[in-house]
Amino acid sequence: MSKQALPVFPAGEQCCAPMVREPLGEQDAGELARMFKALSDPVRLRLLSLIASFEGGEACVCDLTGPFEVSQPTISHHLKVLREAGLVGSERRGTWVYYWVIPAALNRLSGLLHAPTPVPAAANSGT
Amino acid sequence: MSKQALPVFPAGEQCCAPMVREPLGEQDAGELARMFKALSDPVRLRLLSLIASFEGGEACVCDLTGPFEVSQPTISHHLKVLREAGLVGSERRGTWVYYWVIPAALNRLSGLLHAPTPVPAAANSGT
DNA sequence: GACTTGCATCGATGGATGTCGATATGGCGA
DNA sequence: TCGCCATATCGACATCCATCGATGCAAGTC
Repeated sequence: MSKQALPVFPAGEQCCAPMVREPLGEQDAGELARMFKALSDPVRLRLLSLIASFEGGEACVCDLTGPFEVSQPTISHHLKVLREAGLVGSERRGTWVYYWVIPAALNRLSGLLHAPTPVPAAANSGT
Repeated sequence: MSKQALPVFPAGEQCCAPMVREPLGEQDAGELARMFKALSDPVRLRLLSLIASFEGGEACVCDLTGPFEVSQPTISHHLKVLREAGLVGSERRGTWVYYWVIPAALNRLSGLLHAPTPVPAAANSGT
């Protein structure tokens, strides 16, 4: 293993070693847990997905309250959680507030979860 | 209990379209939220990482109670949560119970979170 | 069979979380 | 300035969750 030249990630590659390679430290675990917690609610997952799927990659809150069966304050609360977790950004433009996803944050989590390979080792003997 | 008949993807392929491509359905969101909720605790994240990092890809509970400052019942509880989320498997061998991660589950979440690219368009930089 | 060890389950508890209605704030138009 | 619309915040409430000690259960060991 020559340790020269740190790898440069070509467009969307992961930034961090997968958590299956080496044990997470307490600090990293705490920070990552906070991000995953933001993803641990069905409404927030759908919100995130909906925002990212919108044309232009952003949506105003007025577009987000319709598809859900929860109240407007609840949507606002969930958006705040997503924002404070660093998963989305927001900006006010005149009357409306727009939200967009932050790809780097999602890709960080994605890279972290990536498991090397379907591991052919033992223990595949069912349960 | 014949749980896993999950298809095995050739090294890192994802099974599902990223959630940033099209809005998640209610049902998918509910299932995925349950998996992310299992990842939303620092102890569980470290447990998962620790199990995967062990030689052979599996660890017995006796190896997992030491590195944490929580009680043995709490570790057992967290392992149950991870198992019921489909993220790890377990098996009793004599006196000890062994746990291992299920790569397909992690890769599913990984593929789902993957964002296409750091999006260059964006008239809105900052914040 | 009695004792020991490894792990799971139980019941309790304090704190976190999702949800709501009411209300505040900020911006726009008349 | 007044009123309306779009969002955020507040306070309250019910539920969920992480954690613990006590206890139960399974598998070795003597």
